[in-house]
Amino acid sequence: MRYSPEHKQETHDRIVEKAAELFVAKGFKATGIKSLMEEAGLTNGGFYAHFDSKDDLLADVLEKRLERTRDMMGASFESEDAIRAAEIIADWYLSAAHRDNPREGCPIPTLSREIGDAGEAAQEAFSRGFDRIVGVVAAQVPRGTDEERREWAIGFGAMLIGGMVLARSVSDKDLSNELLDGCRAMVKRMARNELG
Amino acid sequence: MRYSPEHKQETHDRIVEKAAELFVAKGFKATGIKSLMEEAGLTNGGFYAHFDSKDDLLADVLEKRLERTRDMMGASFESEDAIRAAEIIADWYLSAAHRDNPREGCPIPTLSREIGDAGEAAQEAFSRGFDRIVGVVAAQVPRGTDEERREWAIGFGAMLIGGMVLARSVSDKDLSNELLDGCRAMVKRMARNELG
DNA sequence: TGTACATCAGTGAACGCGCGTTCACTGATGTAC
DNA sequence: TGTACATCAGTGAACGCGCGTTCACTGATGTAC
Repeated sequence: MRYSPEHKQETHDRIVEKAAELFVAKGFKATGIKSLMEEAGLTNGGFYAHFDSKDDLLADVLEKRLERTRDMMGASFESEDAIRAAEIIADWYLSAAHRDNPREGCPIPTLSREIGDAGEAAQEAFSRGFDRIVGVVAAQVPRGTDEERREWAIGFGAMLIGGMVLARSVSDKDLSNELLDGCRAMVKRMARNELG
Repeated sequence: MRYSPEHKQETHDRIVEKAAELFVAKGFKATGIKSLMEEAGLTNGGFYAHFDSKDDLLADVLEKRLERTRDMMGASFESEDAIRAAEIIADWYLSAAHRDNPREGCPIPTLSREIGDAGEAAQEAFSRGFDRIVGVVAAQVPRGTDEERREWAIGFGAMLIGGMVLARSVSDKDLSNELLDGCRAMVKRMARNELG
């Protein structure tokens, strides 16, 4: 081996991380391979030594970033009681910071729309990653059948994602802030009603 | 006048209607002007006799389709009591038919992500159109300050939109159906709790 | 220790393609006389 | 009524551009001897 065994893997990981930032900030189609590789300190042609296609990379990005969202939620639930943890998650997810800096945040509001047009691997990574998030949240619901607990978790997720999608879409900043505040309040009400 | 006074307006309206169907079904960037004009029975070059740019058309599409969503909601609230109307709206919005035939449906789940990159006119059409929908729903909340009533309306909208965005994104059909069912149930619970 | 070599991560020009937009033109139409 | 004309909605080829992908290549590196 001419390069250290970790060399290629490190480059690979760096591309995935930069791709995650750009895809989540600007969207999948809107991010060109040339600009992505430049951010990773490489040139466009080298991309195909690491990935079969741009779609292939999207699957890696989704898996990595959905895991991050899930870990953030899991960590909250482990360190606080369920109601308080749900409030912390809502405050983080529906914050102005998360709205204005999508780059480091959850991939769902930005990328969900483009997944239907992407390859099978990306679609499966999304379904699986989202399903796991539902599982983590559902485990915190104290009452009801498995189905009912997942129902609550789905409503929780839909409100967070719907709120963020809308807050990022409206150009009127006052309305955007009102959307974040409103959804935060509604999610917390849901938590108090069902997680106590 | 060589053509009847309505001739150009009819063509204009036909382009907007076909554009609405294609944009809402496939997305704004993903719809080419050539294919759009073909659906309207014309050729690509004629587009610019009707619109300044593709962005300009998006504003028209958003205004028209957001009005349709608002009218559907308004009509439900006029013909039923608030709880029953909210249930009808949820059953329509979060139906498998709406998921599988976006073409005729609400523009928000498909187009919201692309509005930030679009022109000012489109952004304003979206903000204004969404704000009006919030107003229609908020008027049905029987208790609380104006702010609190809008808060409920925002949560209602976020759950519908988040649920549809997610249901359209996951490739696993069982999970997608579970998402629709779950969000429908949660929205109806919200309606019974607050609209009674 | 020093030199020739094999490897392969990364380079960057080139490819075909589809896009939004422009523009010189066409031809169906209503008007003028 | 019939003919020449002016209008302008619509045509379709062409434009420059950025995209994802390919490929012949380079050059830094570790290995062999």
